[in-house]
Amino acid sequence: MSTEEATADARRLTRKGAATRDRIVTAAAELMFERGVAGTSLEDVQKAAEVSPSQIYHYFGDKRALVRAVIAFSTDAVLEAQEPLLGRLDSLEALRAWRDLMVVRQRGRDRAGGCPIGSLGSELAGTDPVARGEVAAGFARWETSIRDGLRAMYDRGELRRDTDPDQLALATLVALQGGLLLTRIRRDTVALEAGLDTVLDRIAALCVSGPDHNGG
Amino acid sequence: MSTEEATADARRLTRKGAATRDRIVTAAAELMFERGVAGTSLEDVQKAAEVSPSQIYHYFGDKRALVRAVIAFSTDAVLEAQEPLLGRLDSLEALRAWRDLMVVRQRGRDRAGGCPIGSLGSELAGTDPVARGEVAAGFARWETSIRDGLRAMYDRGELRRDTDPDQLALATLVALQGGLLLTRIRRDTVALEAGLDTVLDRIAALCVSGPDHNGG
DNA sequence: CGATTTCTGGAGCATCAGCTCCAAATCGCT
DNA sequence: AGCGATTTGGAGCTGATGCTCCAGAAATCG
Repeated sequence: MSTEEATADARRLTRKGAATRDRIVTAAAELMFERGVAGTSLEDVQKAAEVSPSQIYHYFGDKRALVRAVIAFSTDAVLEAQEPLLGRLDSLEALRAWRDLMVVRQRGRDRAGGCPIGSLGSELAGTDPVARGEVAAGFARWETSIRDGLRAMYDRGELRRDTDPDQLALATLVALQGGLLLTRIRRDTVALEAGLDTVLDRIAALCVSGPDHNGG
Repeated sequence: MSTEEATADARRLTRKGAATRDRIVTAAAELMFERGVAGTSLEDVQKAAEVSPSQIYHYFGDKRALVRAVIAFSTDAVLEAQEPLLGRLDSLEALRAWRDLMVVRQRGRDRAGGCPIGSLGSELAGTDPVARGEVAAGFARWETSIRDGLRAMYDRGELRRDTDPDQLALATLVALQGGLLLTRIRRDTVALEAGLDTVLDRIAALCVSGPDHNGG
């Protein structure tokens, strides 16, 4: 459940064909993130990807199928964009650096803040059960990456024994998603910073070394 | 910027007229929360509210105007549904009770979890600037309520002096929203609980009385 | 009770988005 | 080069949806 395969629609793909397919998915992902799935017509995608109307139906049978491809693409893109930090969140420094990365990335785009996966999931959860499941799977991958780092810290004895690293990992993802949602709505990163910093301060306070205090 | 007024479209409202208007807004709010704004046709609203096609255009000139009314209605409804707890979040017990309320409320509805305001905001932020602003205003009210409680604790000396109650308040809202988003997508309240508990544990750790430890 | 305003119902219009079909152009392979 | 498979372009169909118009019913007020 990651990059390709989809529904076996990619049986024989010419190099040119694959490029066209990618162009469609990339354009669709960008538009659907900015305007939402329902707010993005296939004609919009056509123009942005510079393809003719029938291409989309050649590579994806359906708008729904295109949306699923967009989910898969966006999930991979979002997670990969956090590497190599996301794969090694096993220290306070790494967590802080990752936090900074997420905040700076959001500041980059004045318009259209937020998280592609979260936005897609929020819109589709009520109408498309399949899409909801795939978004949930994407979040599960995200959660796992964070959890692995915190578990490593715990196993190394850097976190207090009465700590639940799994809960902290999930809380970190929650703070990130809530922060990104509010970033999209408020058009600033204040909430994102407050959310992540608070969770990270909590983790810092649970570290065995130097538990004195660490003001925000 | 709260209950009524809108765009001065409510000049002369018969009792019956007001009832019809309410019926439309209520039905629209429920449908738009479940299926999204774009996924809710005005015909759907008509049927749910048991009105004829032209009613909607009699009370609201536009679908966009209806959406704005739904935002105002949902904001008030969500905030009022948290009273009287939300107005007095000035103790750890009150915060925990409020947390429990939010979690239980989410468990109530198997389908369609999440937050109406957050969902509307996420969908509309990219396309309707006016709607985005109104959702942001709703979140500001929410944030203010939480902040007042934490500031009271701080002023009473129950929080350490090196604490930033405003940041904690915003972080609490962030955890709530992120948790509700993940509740909608995962169809369980685990993430919501993890997020809120982590922030609340952080607040508890910053309380002056009994700072020993408080395991999750 | 009568006049003015408000409310209601339904027919119907224009647009647009999702989707289909088919033939021409292009590509990959031997 | 030649042949089958893939890719491309574009015209066009169909249903849904936002929205309009208008006349009749109901309510408010002097």
